Order: sequence, then structure tokens, then C-alpha cells
Amino acid sequence: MNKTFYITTPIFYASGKPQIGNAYTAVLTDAIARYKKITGYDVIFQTGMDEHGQKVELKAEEQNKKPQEFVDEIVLEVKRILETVNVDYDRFIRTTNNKHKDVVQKIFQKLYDQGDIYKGKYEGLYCTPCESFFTKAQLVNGKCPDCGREVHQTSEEAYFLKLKKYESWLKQHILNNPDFIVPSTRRNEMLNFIDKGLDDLCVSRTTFDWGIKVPFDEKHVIYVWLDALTNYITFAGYLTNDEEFNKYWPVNVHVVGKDILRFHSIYWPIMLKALNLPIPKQVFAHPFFVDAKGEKMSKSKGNTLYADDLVNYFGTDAVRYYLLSELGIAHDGNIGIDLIIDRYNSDLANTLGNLVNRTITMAHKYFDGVVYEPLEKTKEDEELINLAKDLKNKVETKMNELKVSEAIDAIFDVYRRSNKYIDETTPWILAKDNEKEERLKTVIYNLLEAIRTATVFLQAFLPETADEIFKQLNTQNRAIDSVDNFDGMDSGIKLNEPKVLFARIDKEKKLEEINN
RNA sequence: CGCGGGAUGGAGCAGUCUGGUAGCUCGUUGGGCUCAUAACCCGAAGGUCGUUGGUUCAAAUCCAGCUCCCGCAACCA
Repeated sequence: MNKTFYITTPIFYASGKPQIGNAYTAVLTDAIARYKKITGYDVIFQTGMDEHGQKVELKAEEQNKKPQEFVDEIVLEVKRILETVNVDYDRFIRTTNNKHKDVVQKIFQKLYDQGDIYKGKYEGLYCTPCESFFTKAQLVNGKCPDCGREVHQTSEEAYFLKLKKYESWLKQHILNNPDFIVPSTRRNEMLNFIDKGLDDLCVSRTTFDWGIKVPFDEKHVIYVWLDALTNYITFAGYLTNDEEFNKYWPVNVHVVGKDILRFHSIYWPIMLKALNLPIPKQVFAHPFFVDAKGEKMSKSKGNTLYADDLVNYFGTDAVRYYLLSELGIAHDGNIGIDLIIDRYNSDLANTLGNLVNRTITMAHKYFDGVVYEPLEKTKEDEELINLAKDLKNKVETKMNELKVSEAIDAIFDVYRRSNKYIDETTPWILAKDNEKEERLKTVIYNLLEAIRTATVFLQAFLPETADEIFKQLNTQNRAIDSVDNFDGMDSGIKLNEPKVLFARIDKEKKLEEINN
């Protein structure tokens, strides 16, 4: 039986169309999941929607819809966007699912019965027209950040989850497991947060209806985190399918945006601990995209980008490539139309596309597209072959550290080196000399095999492009262990016709086209 | 003194733990090549490695101070 690997994205909040940041989280998780799949893991990649809450209720009301009706529509939108960036999830879950609601109520009941949840008073600054509580830090000039009106101190009855009790346990766990929260800079932030002392977490509300009811107190709705975070176990079989639950839980990685790390690395492990369940092996808080000027994207600034628009302009893999290669694990990165065009041209069109095109064209021109067994390898070949053979280990190392952009960079190193190899070996000169025919066959073979090797790994990141390259190479050898001996291209096969993978973009024209 | 991260040629980054010729991608520029998508390959220009002081034969790297930027700071997916 293969080793299991359970990975999740946060569930998307159903208040509107997900923007590029949400798409990034999904694509990043998808890349990791795909990589684990090709390296032989039994993978479950779960994503979905958080469909409850006041905001959803209000949005639905604005559109004269029932909340359920409203979220049913948003689900289609979210799924459509995930499809445009080719996110191949195994499970798409929804918190309005009956089984989920049922298990969440049982969890709430259990935590209440054992004294981890208690009834108290939620005190805070309340804006009556907005029906919302705010913290002091959220206020703008001491007024409500949404409507700008006065807020006043008030309190409502609410249920709380005890955190204090688990504070030192959690801190120890983070200290003892350096990889539990990555990157380390975020880990430090969490430790620092704990050191200030944890206040109990409010887990119910009475100000709206659209949610899961507290089982023994129907005027209370179970508040977002206890409802949303628990999706990771309710859909993994907790209390409903022991066999499956034991197989996949604890989750290997929760991939989250850095804004919601606290909920995943502090509140969530505490909930699990209180339930006497194992906690996640790892929480990965990824950085964010800001616009080309370095400013945060927001609807009011009008600099928001959406994945489906970008895919319209550049295609699925071009967008995936930009997202995955631009952001590392720690620092925020920029995104903008002209930045994407630059990267597209230099990496996808020039380095990769042109390499595949020129190589396959030569194979057709010199040998009618037939692949011949390579003969003796010269010193000239060694560097390329060694680089290609090293790739497996490099990618493995980087992916284990979740350094997706560096893994991609290692793959492109092979493509770059291949372009150089062509100039070193000058096939067009070999082709003029009949006595050099054997050498030319070897050179072409090495190029094809280097491309094939790198493309085996590219599958995880740019699946459509990898498929197209394999198709042009006319090979089905794409398994991870086909790269060990640099002999995965079968001799005797005939390559298919070359087709341009990424046509160069005329920047001026494209910008004009997009702006109109 | 809240905590943490960062400052490296025009841009984005690596190198700092384990001091010893400053590296990569993009851009600019000269050349080469013609298999290819005006592409590819080679060379060049461009950096007092934020700042001040210290340790050392030797500091981007270690130590101390200072300046500027960015995250986190409690219920916001």
C-alpha cells in the first residue's frame, strides 16, 4: 500500500468571486499534490467552500436570494475558476453539507460536555447599523471601519473555547517541531503571539442565523472557525468512517495564506487536542502577491486581478508558471500584466518553447523524425547528462521543503543547459558531413532525452504543456523512475510534428488589446 | 525599549549559519551562429554588499550602535 498524503487548501469564503490570491493558494497546493502523486503517494487533495456566516447572509439578501441559493451559485463560480487554472482536486467540500453540520454539532456538544466550551459574555465595540463587533485595532479614527459611524461598548451572550489550558502544550509542540509551521519567520510570529497569552476564542454568535445551530441552544450559531476548520476532519471521516479517517489523518500539509495562519496553527491544533486527535503535521503559510508597484490589491484601488481573466489573456499554464515561479516561501512577490508578459517571453517562449521546437525540427530535418540509439558519449555530453540525472534529487529536495519556485527553476536549468548544448555541438555542421552522422544521432538523442527528463517533472507544475511535449516526443515514458538512466526515449520511434508551445507575445500589442 | 524579517550592480533574488577571487535570472551593450518562436550561444559594461565603529592576516559573512522598509500585535476567509 502506498504512503498516504493528505493536503488541503483553506476553504474559500463564499462572499464573492475569488481573486488571484485564492487561485494562487489552490494552484500551489495543486502543484504539491500533483508532485506527490507522480512520486507514488496515495494523495487526497481537498478544497472547498465555507458557506456560512453573516456576510453570506447579507450578500444573499442584497440579491434577494436565499442564502443556500446564493452559495449554490458561488460554488459554480469557484469551481469554474479552479478549472481555468487546472486545479485537480480530489474533493470539493461544502460546509452546508449535512454530514458536516451533524459532525460539527457533535464536536461542539462534546467540547461543551467536557468543559472546553463554556457560556460567557462577548464584550466589544459594536456598530449597531453594521451589526458587527470590531477590535480597537480595526477601528478607523475610532469609528466603524465599514460605515464610519460611532461604535459603542456592548456585550452579548456567547460560547467560548478555552485556550489557556493548552497554551504551554502548543508552545512546546511548536518548539519541538521546527517544521510544524513554515516558513520560520511565520513560526516566530506564532510563538510570539502565544507568549502574550491566549484569550479564549468566541465560537458562537447570536447576531445572524445562517450557520450551524448550537445543538442545545438554538439561538446561537456556531461561529466561523469551529465550523470552517473542522472541514478538514469531518470530510476525512471523523465520527463517520473510522477506517478512512485513520488512514488519512493527521493531514500532511495545510496550505494557507499567511493572513489565516493563526487560525490554522494555534486555534485549530487546540481544537484537535481538546478532541484528543492528532494535530496536522505541517502548516505552510505562503506569502502574497502585491501589484507591480508593491501595493496591496484591493477592489477599492481597482488593481485586483482574477485568474480567469489572466487565463484568457495568456493561457492556463502561463498563469500557473507565473504564480508558481514568482513566489518563494517567505517573501511577497509582484504580479502585473507586463510582468507576466516578460516572464512568458523569456522563460516559456524563448527558453522552453523554442528549445522543444528547434530540437524536434532538427530531428525531422536530419532523420525524418526517427529517434536513433545514442552511441558513445563524449565529454561534451557529460555536463548535460549529469545535470539531467541530478534533477530528480534536486526537485525532491526542494519539494520536501515546499520550495516550488526553486524546483521549477531546477527544471528550467536543464532546458537552459540544453539550449547551450545545441550551440556547443552545432548539429547543423554535423549534418553537412556524412561521417558525422552517428555523432549527430547521439546529439539529437541527448537533447530529446534531456527535454523528456525535465518534462517528467514539469508535469506537476504545467500539466498541459508537459502533455503536449510528450505528445510531440511521441512517448508514454513519463513515470518518475524513467529518468534514472538517461535512456527513456525509445529508439526507433518517430516523433510527431513540432508545434509552437508558447508563441512569443508582442508586449505593446498585447497591452493595448488588454486595455481595450 | 513589544516581537520578528529585510536592506547585495538598472529590476528581482542567492550567498551570511561553517569569514578567504561577489553569483543567478531579467534588462542594456558588442560579437557569434543559422536548427529555431527577431530565437539561441559567447563576451562586456554596471556593485565602497544600508550606515558607523569593532574583532581578524582577511568581513556581504562575526560583534555593537544607528537609519530606512516590511510582516505580526486577538476573534477580520
